[in-house]
Amino acid sequence: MEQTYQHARQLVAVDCIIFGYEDADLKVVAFQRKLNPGRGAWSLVGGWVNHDESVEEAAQRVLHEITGLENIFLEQVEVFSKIDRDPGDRVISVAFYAFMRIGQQDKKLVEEYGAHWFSLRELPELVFDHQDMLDKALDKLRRKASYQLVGSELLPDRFTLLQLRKLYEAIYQRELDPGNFRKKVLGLGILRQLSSKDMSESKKGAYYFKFKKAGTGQNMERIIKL
Amino acid sequence: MEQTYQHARQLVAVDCIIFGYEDADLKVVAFQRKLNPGRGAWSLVGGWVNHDESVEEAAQRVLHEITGLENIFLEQVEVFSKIDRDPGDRVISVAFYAFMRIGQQDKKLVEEYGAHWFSLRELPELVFDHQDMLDKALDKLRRKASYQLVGSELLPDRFTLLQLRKLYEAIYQRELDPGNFRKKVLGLGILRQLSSKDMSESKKGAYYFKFKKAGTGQNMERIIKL
DNA sequence: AATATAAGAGTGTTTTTTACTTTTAAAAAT
DNA sequence: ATTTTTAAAAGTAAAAAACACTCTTATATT
Repeated sequence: MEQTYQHARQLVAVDCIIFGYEDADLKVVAFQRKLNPGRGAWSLVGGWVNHDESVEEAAQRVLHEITGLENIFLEQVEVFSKIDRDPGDRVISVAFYAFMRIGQQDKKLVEEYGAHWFSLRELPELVFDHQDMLDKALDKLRRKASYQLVGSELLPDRFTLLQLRKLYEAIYQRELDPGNFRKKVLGLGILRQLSSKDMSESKKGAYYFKFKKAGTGQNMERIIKL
Repeated sequence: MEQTYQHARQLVAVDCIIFGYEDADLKVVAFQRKLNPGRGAWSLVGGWVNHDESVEEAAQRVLHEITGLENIFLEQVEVFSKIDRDPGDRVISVAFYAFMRIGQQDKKLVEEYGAHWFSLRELPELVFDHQDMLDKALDKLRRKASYQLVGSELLPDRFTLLQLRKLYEAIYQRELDPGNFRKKVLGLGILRQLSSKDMSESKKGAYYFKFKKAGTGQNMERIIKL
């Protein structure tokens, strides 16, 4: 069953826009390229696609190699394939965005690979077409988050509605009304309220919430209007 | 600048879900595969990606080769890359959906290539993962059409609001209120009313409309609620 | 015990969506 | 020539969603 087809073969890569959330700000991982062309330039995390893996598996592998984490949340963005997008060779790249908590789990990424978390506004110039990838990824994330509640992979295991709202404000770069956000989000019925409270932000204390186990609900209701 | 990177290379293909519109029904092109594996099975239109073209260019080329048309409306759906998706070899395929008017322009496609237009409901079983591709394409089309008015590439050059509404009804497989549809669509301000009328559907006659030149408006307003 | 804070609940207005009804233009039938 | 018929086109009214606020509450801090 091998080599049935005779045709030119291509280098295929994956590039990951790794989103994180810290200090009420959406952040992205970039690191300085080790090889030429573009050595030293800021780059997204990427790697080659092997014969024995799908592009999703390749992305998971690449992320595993540099973080040690498994089963990272991933979403395909799109294929970037202009013939001269990488001056080194003709490389077809599939872009993904990923969610990762900033903190312990990304240690390897940060310490061994010299990766940096950049806030969206203070991002340096990126190599090749990586800025395009990021723009498209943000677009896609915003669209997704507008009709599905996202955040379980970015926020701590339990979180307050303030934290969730701040995350949404970071994603959309605009303020959201606390009362209306609460009403909307709780109305979806996909959060479970815990009995414990976070007392750090107010005197009254805000209840912690958790996402009900994944795959529940998410019935295409609109969360915010774009 | 060539061969800078040493890594396994992959067969990369494009597969196109070609949508057409006829008899108030959304249709799709399928044809019977010429080669093994899967010879004789119904398949989407596809082809290989060459070294000197992007995946978009490859899709345009493939569509040009079998229809003679140029500048076909194309939208990337996603990458399908399960290692065993094609039993002949490991093939990474980028799926696109395309819009094409049913009639003259697809003659070559139909006559030389033995392609068939199938209504969505009477589609035969498709080879490999082509049904998945179609499902994802429909999903993406529906989402797009919900906040951007689509159809200029599917409808005749000038069309009535009835025709446009019927197209939307075909896309969403549900009825839409005529008055509300008209109000919404005209409110977008991207259609230009002509002075001529179509008299075939009613005694009163329905004005023809045209899309204002492409790229106008399309300001993310919601057209229909999913 | 009083104060201050943000959580949490509530309220009224505006906008959008949805479901209908009425009027209109013009061909076809009487 | 008038009436009938058809779907277009315009209009209306109720329901739902989105939005902009205010008020009350729990509790750490003063």
